Amino acid sequence: MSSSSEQYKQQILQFLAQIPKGKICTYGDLAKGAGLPGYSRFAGAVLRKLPKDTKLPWHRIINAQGKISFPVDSEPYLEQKKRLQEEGVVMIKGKFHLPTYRL
DNA sequence: CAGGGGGCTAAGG
DNA sequence: GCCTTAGCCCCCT
Repeated sequence: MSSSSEQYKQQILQFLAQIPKGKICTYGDLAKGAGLPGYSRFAGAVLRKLPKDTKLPWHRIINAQGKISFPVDSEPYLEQKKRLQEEGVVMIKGKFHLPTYRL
């Protein structure tokens, strides 16, 4: 029960929850901001498990390429894109050119 | 213990 | 800009 990965998970979610509206962050920065440099992949694994009705701003997380890590023809892609636009974040040619949010 | 995969990344071709 | 290789971490068969 010593938590190991459970603890990491919480740290990721915690940092994720404190990302201000209109800001975006990459998986790498998310992990690093959570105090887990190199856990970029793990961060993605955590977000993947989040419930659909989560309150966390999972949509503010994108990959290092400044793009959404979902197939363009997929639902979550449009969902994330829509949410970000609602927050004032606009993508051009399928990618964001905004600086990633870091602590 | 081996093998494969996931909302990843950086470096090369 | 696209694809491949290699490296990272954790989880499930």
